[in-house]
Amino acid sequence: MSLKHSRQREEILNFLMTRKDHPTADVVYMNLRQQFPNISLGTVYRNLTLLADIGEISRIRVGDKTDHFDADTSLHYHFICNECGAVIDLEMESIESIIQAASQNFGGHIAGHTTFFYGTCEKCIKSSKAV
Amino acid sequence: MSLKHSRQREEILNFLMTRKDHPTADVVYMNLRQQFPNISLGTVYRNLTLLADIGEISRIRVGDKTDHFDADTSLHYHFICNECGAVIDLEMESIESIIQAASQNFGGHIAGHTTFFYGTCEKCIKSSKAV
DNA sequence: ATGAAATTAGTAATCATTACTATTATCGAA
DNA sequence: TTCGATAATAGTAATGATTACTAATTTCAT
Repeated sequence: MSLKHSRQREEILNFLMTRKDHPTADVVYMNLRQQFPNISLGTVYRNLTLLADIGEISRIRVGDKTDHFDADTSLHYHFICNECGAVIDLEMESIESIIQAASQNFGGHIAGHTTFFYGTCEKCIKSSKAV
Repeated sequence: MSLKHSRQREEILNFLMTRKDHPTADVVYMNLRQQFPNISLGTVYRNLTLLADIGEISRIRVGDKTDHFDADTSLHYHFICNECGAVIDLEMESIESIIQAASQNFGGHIAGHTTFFYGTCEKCIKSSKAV
């Protein structure tokens, strides 16, 4: 089961790299259809899963029932706007020390954590003030 | 739309309070059927959602595609075992200061965060060593 | 150029959850 | 206590994201 090149996969990755807004599979699908009118949603899902499995992209689960994908696999954290649903990168210091805090009184092994922040994004704060 | 008492809702809450393992709606449903053979899964979902909305229980999303529920609404954090899927309470200090860290360079308003830890639980470590 | 293996498009199936609807239960007021 | 407005229920259908299946196509080492 060695990897074989596929134009679809290449373009899915390319598309993801142009976006900073962590699109969902459906958004990827909608956009890829411009280049591949017959592309299947299953192909999009399969490749996103594959790319995430080999570490080329990361899968972001923010509790909104649908997975988001990010071509930036470096360590960073996300913010989700409760108003508009946007998923935004946060520029902040590392909080990886919380893993030590969690390991303190725990008999198992903690491999990692999932953390995301939520609230109201700058854009939504401004537009609500404008009303 | 004021609340009216319902025996089903009462027992759903009672059941949740007896469990420390954060059951899913389906587990609640399976167990409630012993008392209410005709209880509907929709009734379980509706009441879990209602109880969570009024703050009597909390909904836990740990990225495993299905929501878990917890009658303990006090501040605490969870660990998810990658092997057996168990959702376990962690006894650890508060990490709420990460909200300040996240707010530092951010123009929006951060209302809270969702954090959970994952890895291998004590039980699964032991049983893998036994093999 | 060739053929095994990977990939695809298209579609069906799955799974958690929500929506709908007719019936039943609750509870304050008469 | 009875009545009636309304909340809640059981049962079932619908939804939405995702995965599974399959026959046809593409890739790529030989």
